[in-house]
Amino acid sequence: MYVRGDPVNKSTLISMAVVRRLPKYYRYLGELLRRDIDRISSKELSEKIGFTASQIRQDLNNFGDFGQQGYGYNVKELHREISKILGLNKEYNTVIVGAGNLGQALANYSGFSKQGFHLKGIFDKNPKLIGIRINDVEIKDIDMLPEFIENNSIDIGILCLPKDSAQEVANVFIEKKVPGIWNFAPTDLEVPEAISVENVHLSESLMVLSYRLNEANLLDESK
Amino acid sequence: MYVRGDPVNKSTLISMAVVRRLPKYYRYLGELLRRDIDRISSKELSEKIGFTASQIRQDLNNFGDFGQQGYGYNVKELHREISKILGLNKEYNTVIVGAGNLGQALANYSGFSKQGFHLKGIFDKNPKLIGIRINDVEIKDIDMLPEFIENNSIDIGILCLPKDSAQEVANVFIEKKVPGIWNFAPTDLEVPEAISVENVHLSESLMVLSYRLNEANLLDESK
DNA sequence: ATAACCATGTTTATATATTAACATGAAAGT
DNA sequence: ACTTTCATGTTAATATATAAACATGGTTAT
Repeated sequence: MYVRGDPVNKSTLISMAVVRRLPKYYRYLGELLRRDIDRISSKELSEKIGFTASQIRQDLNNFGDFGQQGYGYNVKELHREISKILGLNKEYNTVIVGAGNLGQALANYSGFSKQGFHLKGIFDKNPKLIGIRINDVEIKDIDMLPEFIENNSIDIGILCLPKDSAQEVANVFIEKKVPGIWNFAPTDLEVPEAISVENVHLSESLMVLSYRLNEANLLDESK
Repeated sequence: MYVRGDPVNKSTLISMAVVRRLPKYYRYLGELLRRDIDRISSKELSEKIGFTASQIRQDLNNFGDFGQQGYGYNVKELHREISKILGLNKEYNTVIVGAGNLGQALANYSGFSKQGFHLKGIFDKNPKLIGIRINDVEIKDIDMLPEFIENNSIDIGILCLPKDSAQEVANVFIEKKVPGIWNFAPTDLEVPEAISVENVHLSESLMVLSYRLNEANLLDESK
């Protein structure tokens, strides 16, 4: 389990560019594993995954010497190593706050549980939702959240609320020392250093798509 | 409307690093607008948004000279300009394919429609779902998709399916020349140059969070 | 057993992105 | 009216990220 306050060795801190590629390695290696392929070179992986072989070797080498000269990487071993690096060998207790459409959709998704992310509670302030069971978890009144966190050692708080109430609930997470926040609210949360926030800003993602649909015209006009 | 085939002037192509910051500018400017603030300098905006003032000026200057020396930027004007850059002054017709939890959640979200993204159709292959109405749109059989796209000039296809069928449906989008794909399926789609894919890989996002929860320990061990 | 090849980890070079510096000229103050 | 301040757009410097090059040593084939 993650212990806050541990000093992070800044000199060896891995850049986010690298970290965001790790899940993709993990996914491709998982596919190779299912296809019973037991070895792969950075060159072969490069052709499948679309990164350069050089980048793959550099990325992996941040975490250890997983390969072997003249052979490449053992798929099973590398898959397991990356899984460990990503912390997927551990279990996490989560709560969802905000039981609207998105909150319910995430609650219903069984894939997270398979990866070790266990939904312990769902909270909302809407009386009409309270009491409803989603995926075997009952929606509780948001007033119960602080106590619930204390009693269930929650590792990740998932925010699926409108932006106005998001910081308020984030403050509860901070207060109760929940180390990770998965934020779907369209706002930038203010949290202390020790707490990690991962944002999923759907509108922003859609805007980027919309930008690209118009990019050609945009650049045309500017000339 | 976006016209495919237009040549993109590669020399002025804006980097994705810049593009991904634009929605955030748009959001903060929107907030200033609601608070009736009519001017802002790059320095002030820098303090709110967390980018350096220099970066803000460089980013904006990619698209035009929106500011004025000694004054700063007119909030209303800049907001409108960025909205145009992002293509938010236009309307888009969308379809959702995959009416599971996530597909339904996106269909129910009214915010997209307010921004000009109009849901025209929802498709699924599950007979139990076909016929159900979500947010005034009836779920149709996926077999109807190609014809529907032709008759409704669809700009954006939203994929909310398991990874196995995602490429198959993407091929329909490609065939029918849908210019944009918003992909929630946990796979990398293969599409021609002319088509833009914006991925939302929720599991990968969660893995990045999980990585960071363990980062301190990880770096500890490696020493 | 030996030679040819392969593919790693690592170093060096290049490209990209970010930050700092600065000249220009408008805004605000006296 | 004149001076000072401000804040832009832009250029220069720095930092980061990506790609190429290469020495080492294991693997495979003969």
